Amino acid sequence: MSAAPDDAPSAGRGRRAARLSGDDRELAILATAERLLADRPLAAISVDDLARGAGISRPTFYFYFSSKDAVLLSLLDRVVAEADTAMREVFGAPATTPRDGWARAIGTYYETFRAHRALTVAWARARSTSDEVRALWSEVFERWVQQCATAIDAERARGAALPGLPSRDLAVALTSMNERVLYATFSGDGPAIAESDVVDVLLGIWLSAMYGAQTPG
Amino acid sequence: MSAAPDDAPSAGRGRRAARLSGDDRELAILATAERLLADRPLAAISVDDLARGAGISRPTFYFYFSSKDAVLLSLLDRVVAEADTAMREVFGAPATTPRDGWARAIGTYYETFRAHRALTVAWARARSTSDEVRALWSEVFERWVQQCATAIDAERARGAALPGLPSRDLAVALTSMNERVLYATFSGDGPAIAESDVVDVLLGIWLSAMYGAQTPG
DNA sequence: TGCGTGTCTCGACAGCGTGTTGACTCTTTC
DNA sequence: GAAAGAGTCAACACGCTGTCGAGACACGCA
Repeated sequence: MSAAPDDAPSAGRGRRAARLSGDDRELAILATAERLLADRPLAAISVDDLARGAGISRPTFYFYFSSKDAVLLSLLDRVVAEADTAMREVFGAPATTPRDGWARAIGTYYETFRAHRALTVAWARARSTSDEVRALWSEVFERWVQQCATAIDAERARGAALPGLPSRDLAVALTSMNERVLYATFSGDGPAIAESDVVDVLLGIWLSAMYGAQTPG
Repeated sequence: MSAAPDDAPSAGRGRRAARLSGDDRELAILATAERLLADRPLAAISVDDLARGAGISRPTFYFYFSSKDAVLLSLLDRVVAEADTAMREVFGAPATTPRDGWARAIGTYYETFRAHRALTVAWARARSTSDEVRALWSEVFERWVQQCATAIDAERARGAALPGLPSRDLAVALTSMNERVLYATFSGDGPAIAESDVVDVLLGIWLSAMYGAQTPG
């Protein structure tokens, strides 16, 4: 729990407080990172940029975070939590039709990433650089694959989805597709699908892969 | 046995016909890069490693390549040419059945990457780092997407494939899926599909997305 | 009031990596 | 045998990361 150090109500500018609290500095670093990430890749942002942006010196930065990647990781932890909650909700609530249920799932996935596109792109790129980012992503990805595979099994058990490929393999492939396609759409590098169409396209492929048709009964 | 050097000084780009020893060094750098890439990522290989591996000093390296990325790019140019040729062959030859045709296309894609897995993984990772790698990849990807979209249109025109999503969007999504899934399978990070199953899984999804069933008539 | 103690801060340093410069050595060619 | 130019490297300039040690500041406590 954090004690509330509210002795410094923001009174506009002016250097009243000789010293900001630790929490404020940490938040300032995080905010600076998100701001800077909006227009250049993490690789082009130095620890010094982050520190100066937060009004501190480079060594002081290291008091709060062990590295540049740690900042990204911290930023991402929140998004992951958000996405997880949203996904659990989707898979928990019953859907009126299979199409509707999957549409909501893919739509949620899309919206979550879209709401943090700079972060999403930075994240995807940092995966090649940082083992920690890679590990965190794998974890999240694995959870989604499992939820997905479980849902496919359920649909097959009730006779709606066709048998065929192992549900886990199907889930891995389809989730991978979503990840890659959304990255392309958000980052804008390479051939991509328009933002307005991407959910429909993904949904169509998911449905035909599971039900053999794009409009299951 | 090197071919006769081009005596006609035509307006060619790149390095002029150089001395044999120069060519040897260039090849040595390339070979060193491929060897080192087999057991550590490009980011963990310095220009000095490359130079020493090729028996030259670091400044001399810069006589041959403008950067580390340029070496990767050079290595990759060959693989791209190889893959392009293989793909053109596949799309050029008539298939006995749709399933067979697509199976050959995906299989070729798989084999090409598999034959150069270290390079493939390095490439995928370098995409986040180097604009040039990113640009080259986009180009290749775009070509594949176009071939694919053309093939889908042809299948629809003859009444075999179902109408539905725009063929280009479908092609982008499916090709993206292949890329991401194969990367996961080859790199081994994150949830992946076993090498022995990956072509079947991808094929199944492609077929149902295009024909509405995994065994089109 | 004075004195820990823990939090916070930064100047200075060590280290590693990149890319460049200028001088030097070998070959080839006329 | 001298000019041209390909090939080579020690030494440098620079930028970035991460660390260390010496403080500055706030706070509870005697």
